[in-house]
Amino acid sequence: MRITYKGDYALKAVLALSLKYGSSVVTIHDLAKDADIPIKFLEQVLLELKRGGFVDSRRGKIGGYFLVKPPHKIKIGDIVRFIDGPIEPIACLEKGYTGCRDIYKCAFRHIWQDVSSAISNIIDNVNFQELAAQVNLKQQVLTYSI
Amino acid sequence: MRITYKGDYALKAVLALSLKYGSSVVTIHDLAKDADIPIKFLEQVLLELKRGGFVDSRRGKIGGYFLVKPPHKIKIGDIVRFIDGPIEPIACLEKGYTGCRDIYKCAFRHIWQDVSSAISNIIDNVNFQELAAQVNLKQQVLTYSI
DNA sequence: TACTATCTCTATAAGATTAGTAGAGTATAC
DNA sequence: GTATACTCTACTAATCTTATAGAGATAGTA
Repeated sequence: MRITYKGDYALKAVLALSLKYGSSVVTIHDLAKDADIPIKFLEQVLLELKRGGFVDSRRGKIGGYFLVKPPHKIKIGDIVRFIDGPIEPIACLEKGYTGCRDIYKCAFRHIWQDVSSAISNIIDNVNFQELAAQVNLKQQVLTYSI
Repeated sequence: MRITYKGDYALKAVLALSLKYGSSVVTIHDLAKDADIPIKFLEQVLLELKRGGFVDSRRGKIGGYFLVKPPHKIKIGDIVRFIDGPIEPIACLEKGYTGCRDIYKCAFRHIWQDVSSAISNIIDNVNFQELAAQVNLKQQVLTYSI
């Protein structure tokens, strides 16, 4: 299990859209600029998120992207799994792995299952409303301190 | 962070050597056969483990590999980190990552640090003596049940 | 209608990583 | 001196990652 740049970009995009949820759409251009993401790459990521039912879009002059579901119903784990695949830290947890012929010797399997569970426990316990709230709080602190 | 086949093979090899620690050496041939690993690939893995100070070898007719340290002093995490690199589930934890220009917006970083810690807590809490004991126990149960 | 801003879709590609293969060389026991 | 086992370097096919390119579709508005 590894979060790729694609997954990283997807998380950042969903967070940015969470901050605008219910108020306005955001263009790919703005998303790319704010998060410093190559715009053509971000296009693909957003299309994928759209096909996954996480975001929707409006074309034309006042077009842009917006979240379909409220931020508190989207967990980090949802995005990570959708973009980067299931949480399997090692091949031996995947379907079709044949490397443990003698099941009595596969002493590692339950450890990787533990790792997998531990990761899920973390990334399935944070939603984008909480993240957005943190960002807003930090922005405030930043503003006051200036 | 992902355990590759190389890491998987290294763990299996170290476990096999743990079972023989203090009694005998094991040839690459036997290790490869027991764990169903391509022999030429395993050669490279063992040489790497040797350079890492985990195993040593003896050449010639009664040659083979053996553990340098006692199994209870080798943790799964030691082998994983040595073969597959540090526990970084995402690029943003690596040195030189520049994707979070605005640190106040990097809401994800501490989550990935939590994930990293959770993984370490698991793989640094199991040593090869424990694993070997489990294998021995299972072998016994298997023998009795036949 | 023409224009422009925006999203949509498919193709391509360079670079890195992974998993494995090949073969010649070196040391040791007998 | 010969068989056995480890040592070392190079090579390679396939896949994944991270983009880039460009033509097309849609919507608002002057």
